[in-house]
Amino acid sequence: MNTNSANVAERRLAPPSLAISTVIFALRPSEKSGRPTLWLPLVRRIREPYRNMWALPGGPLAHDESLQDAASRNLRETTGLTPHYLEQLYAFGGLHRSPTQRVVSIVYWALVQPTEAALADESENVRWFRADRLGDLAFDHNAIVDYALWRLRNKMAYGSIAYHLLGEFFTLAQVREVYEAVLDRQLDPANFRRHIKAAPEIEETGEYLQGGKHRPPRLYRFTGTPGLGPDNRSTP
Amino acid sequence: MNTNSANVAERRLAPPSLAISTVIFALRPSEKSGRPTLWLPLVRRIREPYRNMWALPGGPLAHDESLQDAASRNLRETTGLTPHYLEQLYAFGGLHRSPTQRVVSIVYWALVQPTEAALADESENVRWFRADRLGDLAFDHNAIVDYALWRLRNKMAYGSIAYHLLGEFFTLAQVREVYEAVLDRQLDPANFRRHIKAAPEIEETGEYLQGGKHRPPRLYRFTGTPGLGPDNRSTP
DNA sequence: ATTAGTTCTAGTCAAGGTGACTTTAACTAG
DNA sequence: CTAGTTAAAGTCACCTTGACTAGAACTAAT
Repeated sequence: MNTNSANVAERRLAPPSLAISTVIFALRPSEKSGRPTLWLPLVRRIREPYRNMWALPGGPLAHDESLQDAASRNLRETTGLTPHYLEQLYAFGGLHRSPTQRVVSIVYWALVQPTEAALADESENVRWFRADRLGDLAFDHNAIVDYALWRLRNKMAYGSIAYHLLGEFFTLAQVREVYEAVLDRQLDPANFRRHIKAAPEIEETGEYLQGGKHRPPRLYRFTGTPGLGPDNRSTP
Repeated sequence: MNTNSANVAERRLAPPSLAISTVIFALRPSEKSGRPTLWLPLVRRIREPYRNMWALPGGPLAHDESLQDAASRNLRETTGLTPHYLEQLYAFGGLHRSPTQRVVSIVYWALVQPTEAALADESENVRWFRADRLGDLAFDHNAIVDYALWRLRNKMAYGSIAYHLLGEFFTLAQVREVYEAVLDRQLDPANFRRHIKAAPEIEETGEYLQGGKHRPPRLYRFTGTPGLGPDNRSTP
């Protein structure tokens, strides 16, 4: 509750500060059903404002790194992960996002594979949460996560993005489980299979996944590329 | 540790400057065919770098305005227009966008109605260009316009955005001309009519457009809302 | 007044995609 | 060997979409 006049004056004169944050999605098996669910890592704030509340990982932009590099870096620093998909989400610049100073946050969103996500660092100040069961987060981070979820669902319904939440090889049923987890509704297995197999980016392998209590499903591979943003257009 | 590295460290920590720019689209009749074409206003740079080259309208972010307000303001200041549609495009933050300093630009894109666009200010330092015939622009502004065009085409193909380039009343043929101008291909009039009329946001009026050399077409009205971004979600 | 020319508007038809559903295949567990 | 499970392919009706036809309603020229 420190609102002395020096703070206020500083806030009015200083240019808005710029920060990079990242919404990181990964699939993890639900404790109850064991089926894959969307999770994301948050960090505990150790300073005011919003001390002790959970927030998106983020930090300032270094002078010698691009926006995407900064997102990639604070993703690696907080979770130890490197994403298979990383895209700019939105620039949030409302006047009262932070009570102490004006902050403009350029937010990225990322998808990481489940094998990696299982190894992710977790600690007193970094913890994974189910995307549908976050509490109240610091700043406007609930709204940011909501928007990231909206984008993820949108891209999943149209683009070919689900595969970045899976490993290199997968069964069509696993792809369907990803869709069902993200879109939160059941899909007809037969129709889904027909739909996915029509995509040219999906390649049959000769391998089958053994170990189930039923007919072993064929394994597939994704051969497409993430695609479109202005930063990912020409750059390799 | 010493004074030298402190100096370097200070520069390293100096935040990149933040700017807001806007890509403003409007329809104007082509000189040759008279059919509507996409145009956008550019401003001549009066300072280095890129002095005398054309650039997107833009400027710094004031401490007491939101990102969208800033875009709206520099749109009004350079062209005298108020947009019927304004949405964030992307945050561009590459390291070498400007040769003199590190600048992060948050870019918006706007649509204005043709009646207004005809009244827009034009001067020695503000001129409208056909979107497909811009020369070399300052900074990375060619790439930004390309991306804005890509977004416009995308939104036009799926969303209901074309109407923001038209006045309050319009014929279905005028809507088709907008699509043809933006997507740059001919569309079958009968099929297009069927497609558009299926949208619930399109309302028949009892009026007809008189004055043509043919059967007078019915006038329609758009009753939908711009919709979706995180800043436009709850706000009316 | 009649006819030609234009665009508006409604309708037909075939091809392709999608949801609901059925059937058969291939494995495991008992 | 049978029951249980999921994989995988196929059928059918419905809807959307592109290509096309035909009539309606106006203007301009003869």
